[in-house]
Amino acid sequence: MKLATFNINGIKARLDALTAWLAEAAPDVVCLQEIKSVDEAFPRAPLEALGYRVETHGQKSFNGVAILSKLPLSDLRRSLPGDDTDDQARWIEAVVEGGRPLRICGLYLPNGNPAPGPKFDYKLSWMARMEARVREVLAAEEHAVFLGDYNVIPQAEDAARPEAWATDALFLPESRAALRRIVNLGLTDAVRARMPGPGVYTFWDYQAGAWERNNGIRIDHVLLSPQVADRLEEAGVDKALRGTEKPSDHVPVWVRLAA
DNA sequence: ATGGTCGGTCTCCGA
Repeated sequence: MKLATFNINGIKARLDALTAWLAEAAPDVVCLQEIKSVDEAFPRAPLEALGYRVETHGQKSFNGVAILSKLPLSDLRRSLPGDDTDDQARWIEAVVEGGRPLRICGLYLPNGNPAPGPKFDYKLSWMARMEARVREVLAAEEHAVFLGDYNVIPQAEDAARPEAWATDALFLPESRAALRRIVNLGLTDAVRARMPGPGVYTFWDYQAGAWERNNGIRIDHVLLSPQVADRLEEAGVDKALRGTEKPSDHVPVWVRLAA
């Protein structure tokens, strides 16, 4: 089974790029972030034509997440527990059926800039809520994957120019510590495990020729529960998409799991 | 060293 995460930065602008990539990469399940669309406006038909079930959690203009799956889904959930007043569309969760049940949690973690400030407070509180949800899922000993745009650079080796990020919410010690608390519950960073060492990036800013200079960061992550980590065969980053026409500023990250 | 780019639209904000 192949699972992927892709921050598409707007479904309307990225539909052709997305369908071309889906046809080529043929993932079984994909979590999308920043669809920037309400559910009613999401272009389901061209994705269904490629064999995918489509579940969205959208909102107007910003954020928005989705799951595309070639396999049946159950137990759909569209919010991260812990704050009923949070109306930002950043979490979608489901169980993939058709074999051994696999819980998929697709997430778009808050950016948090500028820091300090209310947006950074929201990021840290959101991460505390995610930690609580991960605890629950792990306690159930389910096969589970938490994948998406984490907006956290885990370590200095995950940035081409770590010094440029020193005061950024993506790299501040509090953000990195909060991510470590989640990972240390018992998750495996699949890309770290299969593509060790520096120089693996998933995001290059549109500005200042970041792509041409390979000034990237690794912020899109696939974290595996212990049961799924045992099944990890391969992980990859589809870097070439960043060099195509009208690219997203993120590229897909994927894993292949044993059946 | 600095400035610079996208997407969706709220012709500005978020990233």
